[in-house]
Amino acid sequence: MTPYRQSVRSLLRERLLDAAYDLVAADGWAKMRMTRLANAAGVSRQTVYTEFGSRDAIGEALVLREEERFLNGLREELDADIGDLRAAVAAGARFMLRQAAENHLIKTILTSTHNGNEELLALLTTRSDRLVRTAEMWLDAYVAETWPMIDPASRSLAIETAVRLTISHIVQPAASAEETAERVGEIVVRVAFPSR
Amino acid sequence: MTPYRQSVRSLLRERLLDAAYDLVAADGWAKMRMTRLANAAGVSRQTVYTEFGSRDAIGEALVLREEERFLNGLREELDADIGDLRAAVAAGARFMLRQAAENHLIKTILTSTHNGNEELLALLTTRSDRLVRTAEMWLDAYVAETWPMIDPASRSLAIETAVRLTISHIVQPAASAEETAERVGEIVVRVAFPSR
DNA sequence: GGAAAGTTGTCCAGAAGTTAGACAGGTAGC
DNA sequence: GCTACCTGTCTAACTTCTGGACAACTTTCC
Repeated sequence: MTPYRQSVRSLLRERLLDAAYDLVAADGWAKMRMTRLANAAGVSRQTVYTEFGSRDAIGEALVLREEERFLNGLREELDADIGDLRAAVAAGARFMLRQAAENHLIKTILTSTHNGNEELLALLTTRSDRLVRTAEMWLDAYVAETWPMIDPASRSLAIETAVRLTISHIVQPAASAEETAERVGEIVVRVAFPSR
Repeated sequence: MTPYRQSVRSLLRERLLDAAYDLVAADGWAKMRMTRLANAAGVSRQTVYTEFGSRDAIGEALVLREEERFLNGLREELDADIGDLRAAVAAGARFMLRQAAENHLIKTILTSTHNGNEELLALLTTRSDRLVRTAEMWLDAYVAETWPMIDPASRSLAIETAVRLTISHIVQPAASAEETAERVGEIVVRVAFPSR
């Protein structure tokens, strides 16, 4: 397949996912209709099926794209404070809190539990904690490289603390995002560098 | 034509013009070959002809796109210093000088004269001062709206001074871009607001 | 000065992708 | 249980892209 064809193909996929995102954001996944989606993307219904195969596949691709964007955004935040664990964790937590507030899809992904049947993820049961596990694994490698002086056990504890604490604040906010982020940063530093 | 088809079409045009720009930047317009262009864009030679019709048409589209980008960039620079004529002119001059230094195609457009047969514009004789006239006309409307207190005669003199003085410095530089831009700003203010 | 190589622009048959309409089967609301 | 709607599949027609061929012309090389 030539590069040009690939470009056209990804253009089509992006248009469809953009349109799907808007429709889901407006009325929810349950009310998303294939005909509406095709019209919104300026394409025939058949083309949607040729590209994605099924309605569920669109939901999966939508969630996947959002996950990737989320992780990329998180990496950018962390990279900005490279070398300062507390600041990096605070920036990461701030980013997660903001994303959860602004991006309904991300909040759904981050907070949906195994048996809680969130509408979009009713069929994607294994996905509920996939992002969390991916983020944790990915952060582990990231922290190991950036701060090699932290031993693996402390690193594991610190990452679990950072991710789950932040999600906890998304589910049940206690203070402002700014203050929460700072507190999470402080807690994680203490976990990563115990006094004894 | 559906919006999707339009997107695919403009994607094709952009890819082709991007590839053409690179080839022209590397070896010059004279050595640009249709076969190379098609390969670089990942498309068949016939598709290039279907889209643009001829080699000259590609040159024309290339120049046109660069002109538009240049004018858009110029507008952004001016908008950043809205209300301060001297700073706006200096910013505009700085932008033009930088563009001429970095973008060979723009320098060619800005400095090519009527009878000087610059390679890319050999066939586009009327284009040599088209950008200058367009920029002047466009700046006239811009300045008239932003600084209505300047009378039309002074406005016309000031704009001619700003554009031609800057181009003169592109052709024959006298000092650093920064210093030149400041001096042009000062000169234009004196032209626009004569003491008597 | 002329042959060889290269280039532009055109033509065409076939491949690939898109469209619109029809239809079977399933589901929700009444 | 009936109606209306929706998903997913099929198909014929249409549009776009491809790749190869070819004539006319220019450049390069001998």
